[in-house]
Amino acid sequence: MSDTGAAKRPPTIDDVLRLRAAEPLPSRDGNPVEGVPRDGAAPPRIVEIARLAGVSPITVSRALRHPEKVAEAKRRKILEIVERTGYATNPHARALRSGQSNIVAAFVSNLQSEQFCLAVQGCGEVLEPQGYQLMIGQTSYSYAKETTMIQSLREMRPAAVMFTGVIEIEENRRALRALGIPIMETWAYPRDPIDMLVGFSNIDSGRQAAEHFAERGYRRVGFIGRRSGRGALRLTGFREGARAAGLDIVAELSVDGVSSMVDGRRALGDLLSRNAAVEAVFCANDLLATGALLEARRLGMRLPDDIAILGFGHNDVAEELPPGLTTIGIDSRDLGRQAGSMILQRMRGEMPSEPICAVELTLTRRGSS
Amino acid sequence: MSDTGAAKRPPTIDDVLRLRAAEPLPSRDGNPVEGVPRDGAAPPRIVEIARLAGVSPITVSRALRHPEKVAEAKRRKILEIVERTGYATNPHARALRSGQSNIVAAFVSNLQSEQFCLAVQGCGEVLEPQGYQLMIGQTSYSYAKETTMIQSLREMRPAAVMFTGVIEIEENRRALRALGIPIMETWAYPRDPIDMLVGFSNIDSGRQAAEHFAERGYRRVGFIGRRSGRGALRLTGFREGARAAGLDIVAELSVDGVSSMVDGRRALGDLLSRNAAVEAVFCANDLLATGALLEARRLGMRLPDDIAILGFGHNDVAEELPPGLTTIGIDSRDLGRQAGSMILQRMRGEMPSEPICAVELTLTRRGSS
DNA sequence: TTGTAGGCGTTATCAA
DNA sequence: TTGATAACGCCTACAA
Repeated sequence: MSDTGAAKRPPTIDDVLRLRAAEPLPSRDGNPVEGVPRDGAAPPRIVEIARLAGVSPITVSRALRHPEKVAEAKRRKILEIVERTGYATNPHARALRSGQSNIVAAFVSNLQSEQFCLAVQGCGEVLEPQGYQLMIGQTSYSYAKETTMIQSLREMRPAAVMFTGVIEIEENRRALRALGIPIMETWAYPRDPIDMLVGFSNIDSGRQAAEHFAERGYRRVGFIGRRSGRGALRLTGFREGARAAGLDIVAELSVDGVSSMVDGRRALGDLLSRNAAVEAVFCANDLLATGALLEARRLGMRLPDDIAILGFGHNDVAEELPPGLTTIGIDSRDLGRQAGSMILQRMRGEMPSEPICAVELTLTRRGSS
Repeated sequence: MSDTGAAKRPPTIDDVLRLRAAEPLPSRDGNPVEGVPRDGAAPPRIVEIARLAGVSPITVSRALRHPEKVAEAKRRKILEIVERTGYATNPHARALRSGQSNIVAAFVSNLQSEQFCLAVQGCGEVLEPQGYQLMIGQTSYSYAKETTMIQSLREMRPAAVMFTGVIEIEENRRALRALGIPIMETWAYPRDPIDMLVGFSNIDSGRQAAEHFAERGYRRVGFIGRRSGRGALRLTGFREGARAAGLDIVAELSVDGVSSMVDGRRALGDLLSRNAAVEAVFCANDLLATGALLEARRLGMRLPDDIAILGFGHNDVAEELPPGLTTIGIDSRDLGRQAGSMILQRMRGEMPSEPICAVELTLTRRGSS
């Protein structure tokens, strides 16, 4: 990597001209350009492989797509030539003719989420070695964007679709089902997934939070989180668990939109000013919890003695913040891997014995509770 | 969103059978399935739009692709019908025939990086409204993966490619150039970008760090970071700046691989044990800096009096950690937007007047320095 | 400004 | 097990 250290002085026209002269761009029409090595040569096509192997193109196609249908010797020869020439199927021609592409669409609610990215990465780890390409989209928690993206899938003809979440809008559910491809939902435990699911119960996470507080001897507890989506489910479980364990929920603070640490700070401040007697707070995600933890320390409170804080999400950073955030969560990368395996199985035409799969929620206890 | 709260009890075969009975999947061959509404009907094709508009298919194609070449009245009618029917061009047929797809490939070194994701998001904000789809890939800082992915581009025929980084391997640079499409590199300021660049000087960032320390009156300074890639550039600049300002670099600690907060903690510990007199430390990224900051506080040091810490990356979380991390960085989302605009311009066939664009480095001073 | 003819590269279908 | 033929849906080239 070179670095001219010139950022302070924006490049002059002269700089640019010098650069362009040194390295001319290929012309837009693909014709060779002086100085550009002739590796812009058209990549080999299936007919070329067929010619080299002395077979017809369809046999090459079969050797690649359904190896078992081609005689051993021919198959070996074809694959050897494919290897040698670096032949790669044109994915568009393939998708056009067969309606099957090697693209797997993955939608995350928010790319900034460490956990969602981990799940997508895990899924990619399983699928990419098999020749599939992940196409990642961000729905930004917006139904409108989700709907648009799902519509665009019809023409894209992905081999499968995965979401870090579940699809709630009935029209979108129908559109997805109509694609006739494997659909993977995650991150919740709905009664009626569209097709396949690797999920966990958000309600259970709330219950576990309450149970944990009860075990640790806290009685007056609070909740910080969104009143919609997964936050609402976690609150529902938290209420159930609190009732069952005889805890007293002294405050429920709601947060809007994509939550941040600042929201968590503010919410804890509000909560304490309204009800100073609260002993333990469950935050519906680790960002909120981290904000709450920092605010508590800023106020000079000792954790967990003055106040206990419990988050959700197994966030990395929160482990390092003294005294360490106790958090409930799942192994997101593993969830992604499981989702990938199930998708793969379905793309191969096998039905997984189990289209619904629950991943385990674990509580990682650190210093904050 | 429903949640049966059943994750603790893994679903039984009965659960599954009940679910499957309630919502049968469409069959793999796309034929209608009982209970699935007939919206699996084939989407409209260009011929259908042409028939409805009373024109030939090519006119519809032109109305969409080159509106200026179609008579006003016809164009309006065609676009109205396209709107009404929800017609969408089949991207594979388009790519196959024209060699131009609506996919823009975006490669990040690491999906877990807040800053890289922001840049990709910014780029998407500009491109998606224009009908382009971002296909995100992760190179994981691996040359092998980078090479594989670049090779796969040849067949994918993306409309453009963007990287959160620069391509160093000459073979990959040639392969990219041979694609004949806009290539955007970022996050550095090399002498010879492949095509277009929105970057900043990593060397300058190091210089600025040294200058900041000098202004604040620190004399004995240290560095924590990688010895390769961008870390090495930042160190180079830091050394230059230190020399120019008469600072004394008392220690340079190197870190391997993808850095973490724990690396930062450990490095600061090492540094202090070797050279307790160090007054200020520049960390090549905010994760390292955050670890260092936490370690300093754990050791009971006051910031910035006992030790000053300066990071790189404008990390969000680091703002919230008392006393707040001072950090040098860029506006990553804005970098992404600029990159998107330039890519767009090139895809429209215009040459941007300026293929190289420098974004500003800013120092955000908080409590740690 | 509009239309006709044909092909992009692959694979489904059917025949041998 | 292999091959010939045609078609996927669109857009380039050329003609009118």
